[in-house]
Amino acid sequence: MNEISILIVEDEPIVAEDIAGALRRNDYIVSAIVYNREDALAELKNNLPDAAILDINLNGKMEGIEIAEIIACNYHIPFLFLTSYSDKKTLANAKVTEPAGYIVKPFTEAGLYSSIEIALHNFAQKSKHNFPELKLSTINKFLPSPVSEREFQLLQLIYNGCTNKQIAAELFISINTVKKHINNLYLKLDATSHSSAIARIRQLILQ
Amino acid sequence: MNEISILIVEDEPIVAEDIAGALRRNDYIVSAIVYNREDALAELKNNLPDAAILDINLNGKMEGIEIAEIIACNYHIPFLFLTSYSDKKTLANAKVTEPAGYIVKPFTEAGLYSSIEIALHNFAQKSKHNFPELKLSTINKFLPSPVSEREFQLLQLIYNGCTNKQIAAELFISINTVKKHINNLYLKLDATSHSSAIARIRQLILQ
DNA sequence: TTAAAAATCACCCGAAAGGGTAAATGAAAG
DNA sequence: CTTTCATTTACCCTTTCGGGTGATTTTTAA
Repeated sequence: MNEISILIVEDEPIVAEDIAGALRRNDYIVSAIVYNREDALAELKNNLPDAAILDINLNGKMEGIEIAEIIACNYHIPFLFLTSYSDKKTLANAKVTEPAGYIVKPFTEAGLYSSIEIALHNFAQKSKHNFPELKLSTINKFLPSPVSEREFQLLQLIYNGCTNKQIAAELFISINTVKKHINNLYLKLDATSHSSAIARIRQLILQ
Repeated sequence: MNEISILIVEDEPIVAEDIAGALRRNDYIVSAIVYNREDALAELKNNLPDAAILDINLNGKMEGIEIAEIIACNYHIPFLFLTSYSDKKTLANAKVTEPAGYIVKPFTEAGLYSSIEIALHNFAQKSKHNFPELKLSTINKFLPSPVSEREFQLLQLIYNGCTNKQIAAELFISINTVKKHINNLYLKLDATSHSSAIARIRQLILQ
């Protein structure tokens, strides 16, 4: 049911198998277990998993962080660092890659599971914080002349890339009316085009 | 130097003066001290402060939360709740108004100061998480055919509401070249206009 | 060195959008 | 009851944009 595949990058086979077992018992699919950087990169390229668990310390080097950077730049999947509590120095370097979560050694199966669940959830939610829905009340906080509800309807359609003709069809009004409303919007927003209206909204909210 | 004005809404004069003194010693301006809901609303209307400190419990009622809701809907300023640790029931109601921070009674001057500084900082940063800057690497993660760096330059200008003519002037190229690049962008983004390209980017990143 | 890819510019055409004025309707508020 | 105000539509005209083809130059990679 779950069908979520996870790549394990861990140089200690015992720990790797420990994680793999725990994952399988919780309905995850272990897409692969690899022991070094090269194999990890090959696996990402040829068989991209839904998530990755990276031991920071691989064979005495901080290769885990390098892999994280590559994932962050090239793939859109969450990754968790596997680290020990004492390892505070490297943690600072790990943080900047913005991992979806951490698994702290020694870990329990319940702890591992909840770490992954939280990480997956956070990663899924993360992008939704960006590009928020438009809210009339928020927009009007920044405008001297408030946008009416009807105008806001039009604005939302503009925001979603509709043409004037599409807006007219969507709202069952003539294209002339659409133009009129949009013209009023432009006056209030100090805009001159669909795209500049969108940019203006962003600019207003970010101030 | 600071020049940040803060409204205090607190029904106990001793506590209010306590806060006011601490604020002034840390270079804040106390815009007013009010003891009830009505005076708070009047103050917001006539002399909007840069931030507000709201005691949740005013004269035995939860008027602080009502004031918070009004601020959240009508003004673009951060507010902090003044509450006691034991007051866990009302805290649930307070949370939904998304305050910039909390000040827990009894408080120290250092604690008050850091609470406010953190709250102001968070509030200032908050909107910047919304509508993030476009990143070529992020966009290309979602596209079958990657956008070139030059095309990305054009895309950023579209994103900021520029017309083709403005883009041409900005990049010192002819409007014909602008059109050519944008046409290629449309093919890659599956878009048909400036605004639909912007919407498509948002849609891609939010998936 | 040569081939492929990216960037540049031109021209044409039809569709879409922007700017302005004028006016009818209907609902809400005084 | 009248006076706003939002919504609706029409018509005009100009500018801009989208779509297509073709060609030159520059850069990159093989």
